[in-house]
Amino acid sequence: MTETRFQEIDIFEVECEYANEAAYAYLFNSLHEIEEMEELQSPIPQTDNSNIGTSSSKTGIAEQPSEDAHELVRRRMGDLACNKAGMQGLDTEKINRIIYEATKGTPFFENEARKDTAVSVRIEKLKERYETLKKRDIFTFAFTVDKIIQKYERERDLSRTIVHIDMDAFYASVEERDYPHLKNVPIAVGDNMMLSTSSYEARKYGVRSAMPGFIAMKLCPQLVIIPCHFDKYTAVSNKIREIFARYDPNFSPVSLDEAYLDITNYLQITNKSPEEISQQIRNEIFEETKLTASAGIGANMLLAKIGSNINKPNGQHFLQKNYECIMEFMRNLPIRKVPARLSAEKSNPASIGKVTERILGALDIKTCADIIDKRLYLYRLFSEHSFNFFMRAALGIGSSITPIEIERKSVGVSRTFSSPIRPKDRLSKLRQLCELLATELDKENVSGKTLSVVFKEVSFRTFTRARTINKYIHSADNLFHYSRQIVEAEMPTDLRLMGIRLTKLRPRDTEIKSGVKRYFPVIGSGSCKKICSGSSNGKKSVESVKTSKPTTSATNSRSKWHEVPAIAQFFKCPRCERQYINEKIAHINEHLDQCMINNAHPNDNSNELIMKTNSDPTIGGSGITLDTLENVACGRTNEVICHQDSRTLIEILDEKDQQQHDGETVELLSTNVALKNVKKTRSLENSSDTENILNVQQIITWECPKCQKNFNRPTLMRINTHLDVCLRKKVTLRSRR
DNA sequence: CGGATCGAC
DNA sequence: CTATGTCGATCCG
Ligand SMILES: Nc1ncnc2c1ncn2[C@H]1C[C@H](O)[C@@H](COP(=O)(O)OP(=O)(O)OP(=O)(O)O)O1
Ligand SMILES: [Mg+2]
Ligand SMILES: [Mg+2]
Ligand SMILES: [Mg+2]
Repeated sequence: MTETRFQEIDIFEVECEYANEAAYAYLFNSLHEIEEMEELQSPIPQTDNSNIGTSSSKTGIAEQPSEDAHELVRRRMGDLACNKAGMQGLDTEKINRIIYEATKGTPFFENEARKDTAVSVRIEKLKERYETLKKRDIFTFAFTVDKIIQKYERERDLSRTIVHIDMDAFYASVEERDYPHLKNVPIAVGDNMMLSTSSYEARKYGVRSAMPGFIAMKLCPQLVIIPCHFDKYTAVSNKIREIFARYDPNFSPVSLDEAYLDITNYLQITNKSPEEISQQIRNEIFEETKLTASAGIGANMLLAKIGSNINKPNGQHFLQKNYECIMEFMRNLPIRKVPARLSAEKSNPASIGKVTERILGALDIKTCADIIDKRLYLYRLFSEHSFNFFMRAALGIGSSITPIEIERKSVGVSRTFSSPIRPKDRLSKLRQLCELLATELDKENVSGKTLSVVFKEVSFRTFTRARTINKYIHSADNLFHYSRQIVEAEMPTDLRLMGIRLTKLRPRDTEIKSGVKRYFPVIGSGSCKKICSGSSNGKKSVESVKTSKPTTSATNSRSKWHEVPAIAQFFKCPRCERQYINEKIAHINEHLDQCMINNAHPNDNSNELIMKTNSDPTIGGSGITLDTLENVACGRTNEVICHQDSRTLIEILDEKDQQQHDGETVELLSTNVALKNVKKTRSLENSSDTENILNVQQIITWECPKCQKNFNRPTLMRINTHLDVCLRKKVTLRSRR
């Protein structure tokens, strides 16, 4: 196999810094020859069906003869039963049969069946395109694809050590601890309608998260169901976070029961091995909470997260920071195990769940090695983003930068009613939801301008209706005023659930933070400010960590470039307050870039475009020097500064806006002023938008110089692909990095 | 922008 | 009898 390498592979090997023969033989062993680059324009199925989120026409599909409803249950309900930790060797046949018997014929089941056939249709279409592609010379794209892979490979960072820690059967373990007589009996937390989680004892029976209690009781009649005590879990969560902070003040919590820690720096001051540290953390957790946790250790978040599940419960897994080990580790990994959190800038990028597993399964992709093998097809069949995701996952490339503070982007509430509500009762329920949402918004001290209402009919059909309002709102009265218009426009059917959600959020107050005191170190306080999404059955769910955002004072637009020592003893990012102790300057700079880019280009994932269009060498690098460490040190680009300025202005304008809303008694005056402000806000927003567009200079249309074919909003990658085909020679638009 | 869908906890 | 609540992300028209 290593014989018939073609030209492109040689290039790859020459350029790649991680050159390693064995690993590459593995990586490329699926490629054979590539000969004629045929002109393949017309009949190529247009790429871009997506991995997720296709909302395509779901017309009344000529209902397939219900390809065996039992199968459906196995797919839709039973999937997690075998997947989740602590589920090996149980009688899945029996479990599926019981679930099926308890489920069939219910509206819930019918809805699941409907969704299932929608996915089936999607898969059929995909397979069609796949078959078409198979008849062609897919290796036409080998060069482009491997060029891209090469790019990912260059991003691989093996310098850090990340630990992912996740509590075992979290809610259930807390209850077991507090009610010792429940030890060794199967328990679950939740109620008859819905379970949040189950103990490992109960998992032996197939009882699991997101299963209704009454089904669980059929699976396991002895099951003890404990109601949710959310405040207890929050308290425990705070305790373990204290522990996390001892090892990484910037640890990144994912939920109440799990977090990522970057222990690279801690390792340097202890002489202990990563495994010992991980064990030590888990020991401390047990001593201080009497609960067990599992851990995964790896070079990045992806590997750590996968690892934490391997020896669950109460175990840990260590993966060496070594290319061969990583590839060997990923090779046989079922794709379903690929978790979220591959990238630092987005909190939860796509991951492989039930549907994506089925879709890839249709292409005979079951393991990560299969992803590599089929990469040329994946490239043609899926969106650029999905391809990117699949490849990086399969290569075991994830972010080794634990995410920075993530701003909450929406706040919402929803309720399933004890019995379906008639159309005439909608408004009173809506009113209650608005009150609830208003209190949540108060806790966060935000307002927002897009309001969505979600409806779930008794048939379980769910849909949403949204509207963007002229102004920012947050009061229950305003929420109700606008949401009722949405509700009243809908068909008067019976509903089993209603919900409302506010997006396009903005801080409500504009108090000017002095900006000075927050730059002083608060050693050991572990001021981790990420907002976590809590979840619960009970009503009093919402846990929220207040995010006091450093409203950026435009003080230090310029920072000097001095000679930079390799290590900073202490640094605190002026923007997100992340603390660094004994950290390499390079890493801090990387963070600063991330942090600023995030705020400047919230939608842009592609450095390539930024790099390409920004020829100014100062752009893309922010530097710090030691003498400015304790103060601010973000010499950042002009456009960011402008952006921040305009945001500040908007906030100030809106403060007036808010005052008007509170005095809603004077209707006329209020609307006048509101109108005025809206205009200003708009123009400001527009200007900041165009700014972003200018920075990125997104290519709207592109015409191939050779064949004159026009492309709509092409990415660099697509252009490359086309050029590969259109021109006989390979043309690659390189971006500098 | 609005709406559907996927995925996680 | 009876199938949660909350959030982020992507994609398409
Ligand atoms: N679908 C869900 N709905 C509501 N709450 C959930 C759901 N899934 C999980 N939770 C809550 C309860 C869990 O104890 C807690 C942590 O989730 P998670 O870590 O995935 O499972 P777990 O801690 O219960 O078991 P494991 O040992 O597999 O980690 O979040
Ligand atoms: Mg857990
Ligand atoms: Mg968890
Ligand atoms: Mg997964």
